[in-house]
Amino acid sequence: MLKDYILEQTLNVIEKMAKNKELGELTSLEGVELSVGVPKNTEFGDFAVNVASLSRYTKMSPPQTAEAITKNIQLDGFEVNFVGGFINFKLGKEPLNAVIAEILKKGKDFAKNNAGEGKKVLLEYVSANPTGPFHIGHGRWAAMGSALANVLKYSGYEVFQEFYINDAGAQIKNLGRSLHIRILQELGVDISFPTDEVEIKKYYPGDYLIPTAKKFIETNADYAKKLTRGLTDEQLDFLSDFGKKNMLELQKKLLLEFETYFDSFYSETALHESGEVEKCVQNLKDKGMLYEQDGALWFKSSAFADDQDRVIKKSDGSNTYLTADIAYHYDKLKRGYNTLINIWGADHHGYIPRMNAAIDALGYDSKSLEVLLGQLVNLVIKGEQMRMGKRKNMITLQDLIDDVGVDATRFWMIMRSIDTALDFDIELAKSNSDENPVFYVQYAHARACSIIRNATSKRIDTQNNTELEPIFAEAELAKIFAEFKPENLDILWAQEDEKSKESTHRLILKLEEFKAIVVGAAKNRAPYLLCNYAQDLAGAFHQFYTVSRVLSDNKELTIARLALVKATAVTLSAVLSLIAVSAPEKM
RNA sequence: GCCCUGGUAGCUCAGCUGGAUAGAGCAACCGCCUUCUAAGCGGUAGGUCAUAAGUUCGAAUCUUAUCCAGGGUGCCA
Repeated sequence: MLKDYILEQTLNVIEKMAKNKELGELTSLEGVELSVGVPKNTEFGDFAVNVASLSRYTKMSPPQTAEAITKNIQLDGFEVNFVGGFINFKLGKEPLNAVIAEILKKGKDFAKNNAGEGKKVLLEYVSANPTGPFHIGHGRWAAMGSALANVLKYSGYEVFQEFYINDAGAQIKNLGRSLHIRILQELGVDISFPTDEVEIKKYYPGDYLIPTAKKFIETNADYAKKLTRGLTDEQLDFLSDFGKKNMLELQKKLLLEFETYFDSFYSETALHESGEVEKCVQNLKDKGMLYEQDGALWFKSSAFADDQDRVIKKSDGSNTYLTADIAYHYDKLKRGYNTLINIWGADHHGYIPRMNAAIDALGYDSKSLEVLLGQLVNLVIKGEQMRMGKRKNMITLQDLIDDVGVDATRFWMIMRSIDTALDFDIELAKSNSDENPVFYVQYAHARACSIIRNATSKRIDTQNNTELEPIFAEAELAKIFAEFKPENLDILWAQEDEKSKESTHRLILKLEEFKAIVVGAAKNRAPYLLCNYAQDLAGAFHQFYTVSRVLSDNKELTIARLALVKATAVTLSAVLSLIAVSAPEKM
């Protein structure tokens, strides 16, 4: 990365000067912390190192310090100067040309890096109850999680994506009870959901179980016919199980449609049945972390970072949700993952201290757990915020995708930092116009592809209305790209047009920045940075396009500019594939 | 009460490991298509960075307090 290179070179110079006592009272690099930034005003340069903080050590004024260092920096291909306490670096043609040559040579993977150093990451996200369709919040976790997984892999992490199926507990029985009513209704029985406020909480009265009921009747006709208003335990289990499997199937199907691919679906029930939960409880007990009170079994989580103790086994003898979740995380750790990343809704934030406590109590390091708390999604319809009713008449993720498409939904879900509540404006996301950032980015890619297509296609000369031969044969152009040399771009800097030169310079810098963006997105677990970058890059390209005619009679210039267009297309397609949004070649 | 997030242009948001004149998109207004995609580009206008104090040569950025919004808060998941 250019930034790293500049920092390294600058530090080298400072270290040498300090040793030779050429920089005031500075004698070593100890305590020196510098970073490379981008000047607000591009006239200063492309990159800048602020050395004002060194004044403390050098006992020289910031400009004096900057001047002294600048005099000793000699970087081939860079123009170095200082203004105030800043050392500014402007790139010459060599490093710029090298950027394009590298992208053409390496293709989509040019920004691949090893920032993750092969760290084993278990990324858990979505983890919904199999009791109904996904709501749009699940969509946010799915989009963000899958994008994060992609960028982590691209940055050298080893990522395992897991979906924890919350298929245990009272909710599953509620599902079975509700399915029972829907089946009877389908069979013509006059029965409805309870209207009592308390009773209704044991049911899912949404319409979505009607298709499930139909399917049950189709596949289990005899069983369905025997159902009466009363429900035996055995029947409830059977219906619950059917409903659960059916919902899970629908969820899995939708995840695939939504470009979200899990390596495994981990069942909470399986965790109970395998005895792992009990083993984990026993383990905690052996370590003296549990005690009894009020007929329940408590975990001394307050001995760690939690503010109070938590119930592990309820007074009725059953486990809490937390208990299974502790066992689940214990299992993740035992599987050898030392970085556990969870995406949780903000409503789960109270769980973090207790889970940390549990991990420490079990003898692991709670620092291995990273919880990304996602703020909620508000749906905006015609300018009005919609409250999400959880149980009835909600807008599901499927509805949203059917309405606005996978690409737009994903982009909008990923585009904002996970820390801010997202307003999802349906009308805006749907609009195929300049109000929509997805199309802005995709359009840039399509535009680039179109130019490359035209370079090898016949054209019509509108002045004489005659057909012109393609500028390049396809094989010829492929060969030019394959054997591309940095010098082929020299002509870009020899041209007269200042506007074009400037936009070219900016575009190349933006392309190079992709490497730093990818690392930043991975390290900060912030896929939204990819969306911001995609928009920036698209903007730089549109600008370049407007002032720089690519296909012309000047073959040398055409080749140089085509290389730039190609590199842009490659990079746009790379960033879009990381967020799993399609990069259309035509629009 | 306590805990977590947020408060930056009319709207949606970047910027937040302190640094040069606070940015983008949309909305408003003015321009640019006989030539590679105008789903584009250029320009104008728009801000007490919630408020106050503090730390610093320097604060949107760090600290503290207050206000506002959303979420959570002892055996739901």
